[in-house]
Parts: sequence; C-alpha cells; structure tokens
Amino acid sequence: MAFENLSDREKQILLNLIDYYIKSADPVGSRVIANKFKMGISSATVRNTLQDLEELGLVEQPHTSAGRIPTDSGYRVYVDYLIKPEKLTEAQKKAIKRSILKEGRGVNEILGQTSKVLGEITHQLGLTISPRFEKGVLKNIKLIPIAADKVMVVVIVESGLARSLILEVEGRFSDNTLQEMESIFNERLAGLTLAEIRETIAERMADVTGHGRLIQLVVDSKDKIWTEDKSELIHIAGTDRLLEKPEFADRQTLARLMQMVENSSMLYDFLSRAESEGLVISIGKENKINEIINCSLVTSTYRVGNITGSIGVIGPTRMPYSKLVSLVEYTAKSITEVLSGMDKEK
Amino acid sequence: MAFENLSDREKQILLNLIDYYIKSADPVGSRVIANKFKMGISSATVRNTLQDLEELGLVEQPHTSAGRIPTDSGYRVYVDYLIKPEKLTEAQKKAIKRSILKEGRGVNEILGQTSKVLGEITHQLGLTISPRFEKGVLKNIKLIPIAADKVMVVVIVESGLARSLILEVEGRFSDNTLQEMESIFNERLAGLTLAEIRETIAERMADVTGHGRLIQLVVDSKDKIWTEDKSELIHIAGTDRLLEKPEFADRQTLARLMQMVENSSMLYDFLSRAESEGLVISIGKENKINEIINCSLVTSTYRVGNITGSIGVIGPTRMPYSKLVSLVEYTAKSITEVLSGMDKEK
DNA sequence: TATTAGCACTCCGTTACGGTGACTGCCAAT
DNA sequence: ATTGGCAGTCACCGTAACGGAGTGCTAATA
Repeated sequence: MAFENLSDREKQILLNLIDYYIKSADPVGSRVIANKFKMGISSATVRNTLQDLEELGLVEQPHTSAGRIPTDSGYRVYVDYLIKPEKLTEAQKKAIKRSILKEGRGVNEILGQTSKVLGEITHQLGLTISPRFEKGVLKNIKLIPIAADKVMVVVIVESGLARSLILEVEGRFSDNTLQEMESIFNERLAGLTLAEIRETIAERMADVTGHGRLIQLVVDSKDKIWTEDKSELIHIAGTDRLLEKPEFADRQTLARLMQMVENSSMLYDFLSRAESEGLVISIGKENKINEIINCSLVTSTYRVGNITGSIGVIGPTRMPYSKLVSLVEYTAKSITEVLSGMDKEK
Repeated sequence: MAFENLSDREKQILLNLIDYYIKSADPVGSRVIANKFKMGISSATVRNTLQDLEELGLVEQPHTSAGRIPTDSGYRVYVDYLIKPEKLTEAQKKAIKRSILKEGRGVNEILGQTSKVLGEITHQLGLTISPRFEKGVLKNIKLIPIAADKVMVVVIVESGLARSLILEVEGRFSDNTLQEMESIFNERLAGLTLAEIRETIAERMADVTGHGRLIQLVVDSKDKIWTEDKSELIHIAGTDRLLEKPEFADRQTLARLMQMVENSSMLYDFLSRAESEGLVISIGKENKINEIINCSLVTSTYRVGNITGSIGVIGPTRMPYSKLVSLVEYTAKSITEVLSGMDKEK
C-alpha cells in the first residue's frame, strides 16, 4: 500500500529493525540500528527516519524514551516486500520428512505427528487440519449394522480417504433393508461432492418410499455425515512452548489463546474459509478471531488427490517469518508427497 | 494409618484448616482457626495441636512465621476420614444430565462434551477417556476396500461399540479375497476379547495359507487394530482455568502440566492401570506421573455394556474434594445411564 | 494437667526512593 | 541532508524501611 513511498533507506531500516526485534523481543533504538548494521549513517539520521516510519504507522513506541517496535502493518510490509525466505539445508529437509512419518502412514498419524514436528522445530504452536472432506467426491457409501439401534456409515471418497461414524437409529432394520438403502444412496449420490450432497440430499431422496425412517434419518443427519467433525480434525501441539515467550507473560493473553486452542473449531472455520491455496500469512488484527489478535499464522495447504487441507504455525506476531515461510511451505509439500505415495522412491 | 491416634480435637482442627485453606489458598494460622470456627478454644491451644499435626506429617509450614498448609498425607486423611461428600441438588443433577447430551448421543460426542462440562462446573481440568475397547468382546469384523492400497477395518464389539481404521496394504486384493478373509477372522476370533486377540492372533492364524500377505499384515498390525489409539481417546478441557490458580503461577509447573495434557497417553496408561471401579482419589505424589506431582485426580468409571471407561478432573492438590467427589460420581453414573439408553424415560 | 495470655522474634510482602541507563526529540553546526 | 550534542523522559533495579501475620516459648491460671 504505502510501500511505494518508502525510500531505500526506510526499507533498509525497517528490515533491520524488525529482524533485530524478532530476535531480541526488546524495543529497538536508533543507536543499535546505526551501529550493529554498519549502515554508515549516524543514529540521529536513523532517528529521523524512524519518525517518518512512525508517521506511516509501520512502527511504534511502547512509551516515550523507548525504542520502536513494529506494528501489524509494519510486519505486513516486512513479509510482503522485505524478507527473503531462508533456504532450508538438505539435512533439515531430510529431518522433516523423516519425522513426519514416525508415527505411521495413516492420514491421522501423519497430521498428528506433523503438528508436533512443526511445534518443535519452529518453537511456535504447530497446527494441522485434516483434509477438507466435504470437497471430496463420493465414491461409495456403506451401511453396517453395529447393534440393534446403531448403524455405522462409512463414507469413501475418491483419492482414498474415508471416514466412519455411528448413527443411532430407532427400530430395527434387516440386513437386506440396509443393503437396498446402500444401493439407493450409491446410485444417486456417487460422483457428487459431499458438500453438494449435503445441500441437495433432501430433494434427491424426496421420492424414495418404503424405508421411510432410515432415509429420513440419513437426510436429517446430513450435517453429521457429510461434514467433518471439526473438533476432531484439528491437531495443535507445542502449547508449553508459548510459556517461554515474553508476549504471553500476561495471563489474560495466555488464557485467551488457550481457550482458542480448546475451542479449535473457530480456527478450523477460519482456515477453511480461505479460498486460496499455498502459503498464507495472517498477522495480528488481520485475524478476525479476537482471541488471537496479537498472534500471527503462517499456513500452507497440502493435497490428497483433489482434496486440500492446511498446516501451519501460530505464535506471537513477533515470529521469525523468513524461517517459518520456508519451513511451513516445505512441510506442506512433504505431506502432499507422502500422502500421494510419491515418496516411495526412497 | 496414623489416623487412629488422632484425638477428636486434632481431627476437628485438621478438617477446619483444610476446608479453609481450600478456599483461601493462603497458609492458615492458629488465630483464624480459633476465631472463625467458634471452637471455644484459644489460638494458643490451636497452636499446640498444630505442632502435633506437624509432627505427624499432616501439615507443614512454608516458612517460619507462616501458617500451616496440608501435606499430601494431610489431604489423604482429609478425604478418607474427614469429609462428607456434598449432596447435589436436583437442579444441579438436571443441569449435568442436560449438558452432557448437548452435542449428541454418540459416545465420542458425549465424552467430549462431558470433559467440557466437568471442566466448567468444577473449575478444574475436565477429563474423560473412551471405553477400554480392548476389554470388549469381538462380535464382528469387516474388511472394506477403500482404494487400491487401502482397506478399512471395522471392529464391532458386543454392547454396541465399534471403531474403524484404515490399513495400508501392498498389492491389490479382490473383493472376494477380502470376503473370505473376513469370514476366517470372524470364525476364529468372534467371542474373544480384543486383548486376547491381540496376544494370540499370531498362533490362531498360523495355519492359514493362501492370502498370505493380508493375513500377515493384520497380524503385524495387531497393536493398531486391537488397541485403541491413546492420543485420540482422551478428552481434556478447561486448561485456561488453570491459569487462575495460584499454584500455577510458576511457569515451570504450568509448562509441565501442559506437556502432560498434550502427551496425554501417559495419563491414559495411568488411568487404565487402575483395576478398581468406582471413585478413586489420587493425591499429589501418589500420582506416579512426575508432571503432575503437585496435582490431584478425582476419577470414577462408567460402563457401556461390560466395558468400562473413566472420567474425572485434574487440578492442584488444593481442590474442593467434597464437592468434586459427588460431582464426578454423579456424572459417571449419568454417562452410564445415557450410554445404556436407560435415560429414555424422560 | 490442660489451657491460656503475653511477649519476643522471624520472615514475607509492600512501598518508597534514588540512581542508572537507554531512549527520544530538537537545535545548531557541518 | 546529515550529524553531534544536549536536555528531558521514563522504565527498571536494587535497597531500605515498615507493617503484619504468625510462631514458639514461658509463666500464669483453672
């Protein structure tokens, strides 16, 4: 936005300031910038520039006679124009690939493990959410009798994902009835995405007669069957690491974040809403979620077949973006490869 | 233990001291006990008794010239001999029953919701673990083809519980092969508990020839198939509430607890190991888990058919035991009723 | 013999205070 | 346009002083 108006010096100083602040967590003064970064200008000059940056709303002072810290907009300019993503070494790449597979090759194991790995190597909150199932195309649906009043519904989508859930039914259904139902569902619904099914199942089944109650039940449970259970499909790891960070010294701030971690469906919605694929950085107040108004997210997407999911990290706005960007991006890529079996050459 | 040696006065004073400390969180002095509780004795007398209690190891002083606080043994005597469980009002009971059903009637929904409810009403960490599946008796097993290299295994046990997981297979199996396998498994394994199956499946399948690889895979995956996935089957809620408690002002203590919450399989093991059913209180160092050496657990068990699971709360050793005991006990009872459909009279 | 009043003592937590250091903004000189 | 210099601001730190709560002990009391 206001980026075009920045002189080279202003950019340089903003970059150095934020780099330094990310490491030190202390407001950065003009002296430090002038000396540590060998810019060949005096601290007084830096001070003048800092005043300009402050007027532009890119930095601010916590109080008079303190140094400057970046504002959310400052970080925005920083990540959009100033940083270069840090390249990962081959060793790091290998380590990531190895550790995400430590718990097994199932989607859930991989995602659970990945959130841990991300948390560990980034020292932020590691975050993964399961593939957005409802974008999947139905391949097959199965109804399996579990008990007198329970039927398990297995939903299988193209690209090899599947989930199951248990439905409470009233009254008993013969195995034959279930089989017939299964066929009806498969005939009419296969090939549609789950989201489509959810929206249109009522009309698609309107003319089916006979097995009335079970059909009705499936139609009524549409939100359960065709939508993933948010609370189960989000993995967050590394909460204990947040305690080290000075921005969470305040108990209130910390409590708010913890509430969000527990109540993670909000986060799920927020991340699912994002239409774009690939890397997204969301800084401070840009997150519409109140609980994490002083946090940033660095996320990216992975794919399983034609379904996408998200992974990333959450932490205070003061986070080492240039590292995280490459790390998250590479991890997402790795998961995609693993889930597609593309890593078997190893 | 040393309980027999306690005089009435000593019991009375210990009871009052702990009651008061649980509310105030501050060391309790002799003055307070003598005055607030109208015991008709002077603070000097109380002081003498306190010295005796200290020698018995039931109370201690954080430092000279501070009041006394209970030790773990003090709490032990308190919960074993001194408290009377607080009766719940009908209104409270209704509220509990209503709120555990808010998310639906599935086992998972109920347990997830219950951990939240427990957290909220007790102001501690609410905790639920899923039924101990491996104690269940196998009723039926199903193999469902998901994709070229994936088979879903559905394990159904008596009493209407079921779970599914996805197995990565190598090479392709025809639907017929899967059906045959299914029959073999069902013939040989139905009626055994999952734990038995896990231990003996290798020998039971030793003579089966033909479908070599798939049989082998199922045998090899025995820990996955017949044991529940610990990390998924434990629900913990209310972590933000811990921040209010003075015992977690220390960041280290807090961090340790959070690690345990994330790494909850430890907790799962600890709770599963307990053989006894019904209410269990575990205080401070009695918990063999290092991370929660300054915490207490109040847990109880519920049943689904002939399988049991646990629910309870975790918090600092200074917790209102007399309330929690009834609350946890009643909640466990409610879950049992709900899961057995015994509450349908409503 | 058990209880109590009184007293000296200990120790924590809080407040007040002055010094220090790290900044800034501004002005005049370069 | 840049810089050196300087006055002014403010958070932070360590120290000292104080008040309060509570103890243990001893001597008096019932």
